[in-house]
Amino acid sequence: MPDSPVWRLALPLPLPRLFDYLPPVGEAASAGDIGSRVRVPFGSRELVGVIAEVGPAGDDTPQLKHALARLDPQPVFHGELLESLRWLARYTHAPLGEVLATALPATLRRGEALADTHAWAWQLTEAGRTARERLRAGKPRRLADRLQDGACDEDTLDDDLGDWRSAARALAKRELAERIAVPVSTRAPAPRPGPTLNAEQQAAVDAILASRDGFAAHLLDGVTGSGKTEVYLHAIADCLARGRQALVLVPEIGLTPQTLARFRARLGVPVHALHSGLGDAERARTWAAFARGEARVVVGTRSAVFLPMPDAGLIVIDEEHDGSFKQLDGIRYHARDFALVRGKTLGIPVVMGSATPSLETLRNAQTGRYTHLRLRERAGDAQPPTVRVCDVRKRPLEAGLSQELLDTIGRALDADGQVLVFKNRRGYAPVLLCHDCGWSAQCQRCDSPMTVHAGGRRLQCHHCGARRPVPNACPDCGGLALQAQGAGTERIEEALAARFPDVPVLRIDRGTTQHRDALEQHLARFGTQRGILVGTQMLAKGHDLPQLTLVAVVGIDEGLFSADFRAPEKLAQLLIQVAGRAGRAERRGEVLLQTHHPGHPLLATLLTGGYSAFAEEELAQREAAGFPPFAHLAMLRAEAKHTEACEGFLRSARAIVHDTGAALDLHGPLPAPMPRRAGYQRAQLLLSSADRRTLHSALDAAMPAIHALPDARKVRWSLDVDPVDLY
DNA sequence: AGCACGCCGACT
DNA sequence: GTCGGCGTGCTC
Repeated sequence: MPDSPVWRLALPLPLPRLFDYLPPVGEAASAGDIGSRVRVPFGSRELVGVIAEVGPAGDDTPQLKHALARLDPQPVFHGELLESLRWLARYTHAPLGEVLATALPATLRRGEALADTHAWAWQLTEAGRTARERLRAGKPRRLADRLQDGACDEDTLDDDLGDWRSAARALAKRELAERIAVPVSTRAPAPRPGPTLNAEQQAAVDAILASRDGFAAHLLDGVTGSGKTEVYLHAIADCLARGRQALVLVPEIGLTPQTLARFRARLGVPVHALHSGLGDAERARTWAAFARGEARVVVGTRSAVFLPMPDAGLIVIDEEHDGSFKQLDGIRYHARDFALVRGKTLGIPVVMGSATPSLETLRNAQTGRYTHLRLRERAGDAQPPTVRVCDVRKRPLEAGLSQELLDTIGRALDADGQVLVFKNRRGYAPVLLCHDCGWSAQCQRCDSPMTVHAGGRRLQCHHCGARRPVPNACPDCGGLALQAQGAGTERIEEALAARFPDVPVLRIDRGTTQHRDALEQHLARFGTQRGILVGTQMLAKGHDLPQLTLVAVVGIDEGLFSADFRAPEKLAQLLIQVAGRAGRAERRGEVLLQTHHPGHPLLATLLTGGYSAFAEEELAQREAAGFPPFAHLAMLRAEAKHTEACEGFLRSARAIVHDTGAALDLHGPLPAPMPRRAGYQRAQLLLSSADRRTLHSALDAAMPAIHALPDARKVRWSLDVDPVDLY
């Protein structure tokens, strides 16, 4: 057989090439196989790969192996999704096989069959319908009567008839009834009306609907409480009414039972959730149901962006600016950006909502690539909170809290309000210091101090998870003057509980809230009584806290002076998000910012002009400094036991990139900001260009050689296109 | 990435 | 004398 076509497979390996295989003995390869999974022998093991190409074997390839089995009757990847994923592989400069593997649910990655999504139902046969009236009274007759008006699914039969299965078998044996597979959900949408939209909301909905026949990107820019979700719901309802599917992406902590319940109640179709808390089987079922067009709405976190959408109508990205849309390991994709690519390929609108849009997105709105839909009014009569800066220079602090702040908390509690104290640091104290000799507790495996936990009894490293007890005496000088320096949420909780003994103090951070539903339960128990919540980022959004009248923000000063060029943006977003929690309909909220830098321009701008004024200034600074979104970045990172290996690899990589002749700015190799982590030395090389194509064509040219570098095998390395933090 | 093959230290 | 350390080479 000369020239019979072979399969070119994308295998889940960090190798930037495809591997050729012959189809299983007796089968033929055809172009229709592209996107199907196959099981193949690979060295001494077996892998599941995806057919990426079909064509003649390369001339210089050795004797090809036969694939062991074709795993899909129909390709799992085809059309738009496959096209978009190929784009993603090119854009991230990652091997296609790894991209396809991350896009698949675990069961499919392992080679299992596409999950069953149908339910079983029973119906009368033609013979059964005519014979029904002649049946004797009894269970078969009752079942036949029940089926007279049409098929009935087994769950309903369970509910209606109790034990009906033997009767069904009896009818089936005489060919009077038959068991049929029915789709999980074929229910037509029955949306329930929501509140009337205000003029701005209506205008936003109109703009989205007007664009529904093709690709369009909309930035829905609305303050907390302005009713963005209502706009989504109207757009989704329209999408469903047209027989299309809708995909809603939410941040990791945004996918709460409350959110789902709201969607379910309003849309009148099953709403499927997809998040990391689900088991493999459940994820696989949702994936399959959406792929078959049975599921119509999915609300999911980052990885839901890989769902096949055969009847795509709309993609919504809520809290567009949220950092959790960027994957930080493996294939480092950005779900928001990939969703836009998919929307474009699918020819459907994409709606991005935020009260604090990312500067990238704002810039795209300014240049007209996205429409800019604004919601300026808070829905209902809610008023924006009053914001006050509390200058703590030269003031005594108790667990990092000033007297003014404590007094304000006291007043809010006296008025029966709830108080949120926000501190972006968990644990008891960030540092353990010897007052005699200056020793501080460092992690043995990281270049980072250990955080004091458990009320001052334990040390913990937030980077590698190492734990050990707090020593009795200073390991260096033997002195007994060890002191916990600074304050984290734990210590603040302790101090507040001592100061306000008659109200509950609840701490919410990753330490108290390991499980997905723990936050729910904690807040539910806390209820609406007067009391104090102490917490980190986790409390910045989601979860209505209607009784919250005061938000106190402590410890923002580090964020004001961080080296990370994105720190101001992140801090501004955080402050606005946290502040947005204060006050709802009937009570005006109050926000108190405690700082040593009351005159800092970021605070000044934010206070006088709000987020948009801040964003305006920050964009100007980014432009002047040549940072994103006015430049495009890629970060090459390396880690190894010894820093020489990292720097050797990165130096060679730098030379390769340099030799492409591309006009790039290269920074590095430099040690990572925290050079040692979990016992590994880390270094990085930053590539940047004002022109995206320049950056990418340089990477296209350089990556094969970088992969082939001898040093590449001595280090763990990765390329991060559009890195979010440079660390 | 895995996994095999291949040459140098402390042990049943 | 062997078990096993991880260096390097390959996988259609």
